[in-house]
Amino acid sequence: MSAAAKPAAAKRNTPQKAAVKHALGEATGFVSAQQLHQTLKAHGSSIGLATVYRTLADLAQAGEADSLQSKDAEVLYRACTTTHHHHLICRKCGLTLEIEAQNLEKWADQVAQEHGFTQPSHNIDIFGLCSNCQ
Amino acid sequence: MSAAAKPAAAKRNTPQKAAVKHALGEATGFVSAQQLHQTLKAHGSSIGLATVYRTLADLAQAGEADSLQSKDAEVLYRACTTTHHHHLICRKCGLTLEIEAQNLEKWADQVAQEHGFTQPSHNIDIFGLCSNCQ
DNA sequence: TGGCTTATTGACAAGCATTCTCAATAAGGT
DNA sequence: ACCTTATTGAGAATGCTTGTCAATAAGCCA
Repeated sequence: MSAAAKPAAAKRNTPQKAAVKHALGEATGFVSAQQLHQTLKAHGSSIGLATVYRTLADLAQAGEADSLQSKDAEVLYRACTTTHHHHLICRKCGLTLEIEAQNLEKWADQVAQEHGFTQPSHNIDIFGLCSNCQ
Repeated sequence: MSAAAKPAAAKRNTPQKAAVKHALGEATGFVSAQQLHQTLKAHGSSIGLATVYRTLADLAQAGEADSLQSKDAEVLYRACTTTHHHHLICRKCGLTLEIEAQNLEKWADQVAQEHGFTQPSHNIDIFGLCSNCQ
């Protein structure tokens, strides 16, 4: 096999992946894998739950989706831009806005550095009630 | 019973609660309910798992412990001061430092307000590798 | 101090999200 | 068209967490 680069094990394009991606794009806020599966089923798809989980995990890793943990120990996903950003999320309706905060990134990295931490990363999300839900 | 304030249903002090509280205080970083239960058992306690969960939930609600979701869908707890603060956590050994950031609080509230969100709250945690784990 | 009320405990079952397993299917290149 | 193998889907399996409920013991009152 020579020492050539392994071709990342050739990803394939399947209707299932496209469906998940599309459904995620349609959603207005964060949705769980279970919800997405329900929605897809409701639209006539016979996609399997495991496939939804797998595809979402892939999307998240590829930076095409953001994930966050809800209070109920479930993971919520949302389609997003591939640039680093944070979220402002409505606790009631789930409406989500993407927030950019250069200063914040700097602050987080700086705090880490000050305390001798390397490879900093962070979780920052803001919650509240949006103007429609007050 | 007149409209008097209900005495919060009289909490009782039990050795179990004290044990959980103590064990949580001993821990250096965030620990899971399961871990805490193991530790207590190892020290000879016959405390039940459910009791550990219940006590931790109580402490978290009372503001005497902080909680956060790990990647593995489990909840981690840690004893803390009752003032609002955030954490700098080592991804490897779990070492945790409490961080205060007045500016950050302001920033978060302001971002929420700018977008018409009320009752703002936020989740902010920084991860990295501490100086011992690099 | 003794007795009574009831919050609390502990063992186990139940619930839920997520991951694993594996035979069957189909995507993509030749 | 054909072959290789990534992917799928159904269900089992795992692991965390929360109920259930009879038995226990904390704290109050006389």
